[in-house]
Amino acid sequence: MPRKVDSRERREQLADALMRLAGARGLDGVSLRQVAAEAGVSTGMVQHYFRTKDEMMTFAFEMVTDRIRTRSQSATAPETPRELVRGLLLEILPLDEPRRLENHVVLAFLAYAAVKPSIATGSRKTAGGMRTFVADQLRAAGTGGADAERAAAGLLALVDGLGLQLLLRRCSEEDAIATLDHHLASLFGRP
Amino acid sequence: MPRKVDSRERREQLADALMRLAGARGLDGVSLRQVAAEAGVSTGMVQHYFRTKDEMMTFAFEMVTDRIRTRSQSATAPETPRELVRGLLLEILPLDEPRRLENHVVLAFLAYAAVKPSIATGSRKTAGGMRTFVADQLRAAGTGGADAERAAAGLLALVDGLGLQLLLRRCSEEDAIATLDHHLASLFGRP
DNA sequence: GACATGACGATACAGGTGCAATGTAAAGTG
DNA sequence: CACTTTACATTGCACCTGTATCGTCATGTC
Repeated sequence: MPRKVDSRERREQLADALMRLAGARGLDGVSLRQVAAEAGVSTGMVQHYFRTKDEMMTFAFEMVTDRIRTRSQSATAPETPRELVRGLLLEILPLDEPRRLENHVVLAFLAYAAVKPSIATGSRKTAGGMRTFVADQLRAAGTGGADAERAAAGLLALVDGLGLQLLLRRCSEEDAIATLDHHLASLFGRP
Repeated sequence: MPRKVDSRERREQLADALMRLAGARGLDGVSLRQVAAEAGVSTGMVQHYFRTKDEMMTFAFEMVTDRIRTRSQSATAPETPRELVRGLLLEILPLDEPRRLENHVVLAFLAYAAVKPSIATGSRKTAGGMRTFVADQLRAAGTGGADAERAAAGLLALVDGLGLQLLLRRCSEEDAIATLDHHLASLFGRP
């Protein structure tokens, strides 16, 4: 065996370069050579770690969704169900520049995934998990009742929509938070 | 002056070919030659009507948003504000194949627009108009109160999110409608 | 030390890309 | 009639794309 390299880490730093490109020029600007140049390595190295471009894309997408998911979960301070859900959702929304970039990349991948559904199977599972979690919290708060699943789906759809509006600069960060809180108030009652 | 051609119509049929491609293979599959082939014309003709690819993309995007807008507006039968808003939103959601294709293209363009904001200015105006319209209907129904604008923004964000879920096949058409009706019930009360 | 294997770098290739240049036919105007 | 303008078609060019291939170290095992 020759010298051992942490291939996972190498792949992640290549995927990071990919994200920077996608954030700046969109997924069209992502090519093997561009990624290699952005990462400061040769195209051969990129090929070594990703045998095909699709493999690279899939890995980068899963990395981004993983990061968002773990970050959302780590933000769970021991609070009321309401604050817990609110914290989770606020973590998802692109309210600052790094998260803007992340969601930006996610959006590009979603458009990609709408054509190549195989790439989105992982994120589908993540989304399902989040919905049941939110539904559980709603039930724990004694709200939503039998329609907790429905209410959770609506809440998450609202957040997705707000994220879109934010990315397209159709509303300000404050507007998005206010709209979210308005909806939360209709679910949980006044704070 | 030589023979006159309805250039608007020609451009629209080229943009139609573009939409078919984008729906089938995504925006990456859209090139001048591909559009020409799909429309059954020469690449020179495409170049004649769109001096640059960006011009073609922008036109196609505006055409799609225009269609969605006019279709939504034309679906206004004289009913209650609630049914009026519901009809409008149901017209926006990708609930059948042609609308799936439309929203599919819109999604691709939104990802494109997040990088090139100039392309999204038109759609921003459309979105603003829809929000004030929905807010007016909420006020007419005597609901929402002082937060009619907030409630309208939330409702439209929810629909955007539901549209995304539908495109990614994360929920069924029935689920989306049920979630929408659930939210409408919380706004207007029981039907 | 022999040698297999992993980690790259360099290069080549076939094909696609946007765009520019050029040509040509037709229809209008004077 | 001449002449201009539009509406295309054809061709070519420089560039970029994903991928395959070959070469070269370096590092491990035996």
